[in-house]
Amino acid sequence: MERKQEAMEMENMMIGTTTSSFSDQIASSTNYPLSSIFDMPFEADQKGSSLGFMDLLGIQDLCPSIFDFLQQPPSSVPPPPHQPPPPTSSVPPPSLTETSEVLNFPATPNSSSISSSSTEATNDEQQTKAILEQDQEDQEKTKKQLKPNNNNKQNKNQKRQRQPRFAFMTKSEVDHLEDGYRWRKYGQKAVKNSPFPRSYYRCTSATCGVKKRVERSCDDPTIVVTTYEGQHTHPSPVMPRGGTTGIQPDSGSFGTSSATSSFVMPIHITTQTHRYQQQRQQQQSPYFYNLPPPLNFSTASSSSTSTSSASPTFLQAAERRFCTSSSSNSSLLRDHGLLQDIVPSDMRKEDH
DNA sequence: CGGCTTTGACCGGCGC
DNA sequence: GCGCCGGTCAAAGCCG
Repeated sequence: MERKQEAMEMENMMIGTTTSSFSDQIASSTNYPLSSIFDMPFEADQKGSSLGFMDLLGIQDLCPSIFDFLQQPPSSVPPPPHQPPPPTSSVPPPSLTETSEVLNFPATPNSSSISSSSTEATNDEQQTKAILEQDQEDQEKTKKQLKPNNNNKQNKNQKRQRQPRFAFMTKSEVDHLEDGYRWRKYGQKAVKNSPFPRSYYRCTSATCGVKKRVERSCDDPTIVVTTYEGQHTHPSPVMPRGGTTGIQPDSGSFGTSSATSSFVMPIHITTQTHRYQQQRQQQQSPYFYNLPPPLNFSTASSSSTSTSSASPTFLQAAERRFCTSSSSNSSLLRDHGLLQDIVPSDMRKEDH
């Protein structure tokens, strides 16, 4: 147990970058209250660590349009996830691998701030912790599945390739939360050491291989853990607001398409993300302290319950921040974005 | 009737 | 080699 805990904390620091935008995708897609957001490392694509929160933040900085989108009065359906290009296929960021390795750093004091050392160990944080632990298990398994015998398996029709995963916790009474996409349940399994089953969903779009797993936290049954795997290759079938803020997939441009809500996160975002992380690593900036309280998104989702809290949300806070950097393009990369607000200026100095 | 869920079976990886 | 486990398949059933 103790060991597990250690590993978990280690993992916290390895949360990683799957792809720059995965958390963003989810964050922007979810209208329900989030307790935590984090990327899941995924060794298949790149040994990586994810930034989780910061990842999200950085991306937000780069994609204000998304948050502009979110800022609009919520319709009955949450904004659809936007999607960066499938990291495994279309746009394998060359730098990603490098940086990911860099980011695969061992636990730092900061890591504990994420999982447990916060002065105020709120319930949410505990949940986050729990979730991280869970994800670590998951990740380990993923690693196990990926690592072994390339020689062996690849022959067999290239072993099923795993996509980067991204998990988050949601406080909700309903298991399957609306996220703007349509999902088909294809399996359900009992979860070891948990009274709650895990459900497996697949995006109903034929060409879209996105999957998600939904399970309840055994620690807190009110917490739903949703793990997304893969990235949508199509616009959300549910366009809450007429799809006005879509970002062209594969275009890398933002906020211009009216045809889709998805977007492609430019590769460089990842590097920017890494910059955040490096900063964090180097300076051990306890950015978690700076984060708004629990990620409770108030919601107008159709789901009956999805919501319990209407407190100022992290997303809203993020919006405020990121909407200031409009007209995004690559130049945004120079912008500190949320970093300006979350990381004290003196800590940002090293940013060249 | 199409789309979805349910659920038992199956498969592959891993640890012992 | 065996058993466990996570993940997936696919037939059957349900529902609008």
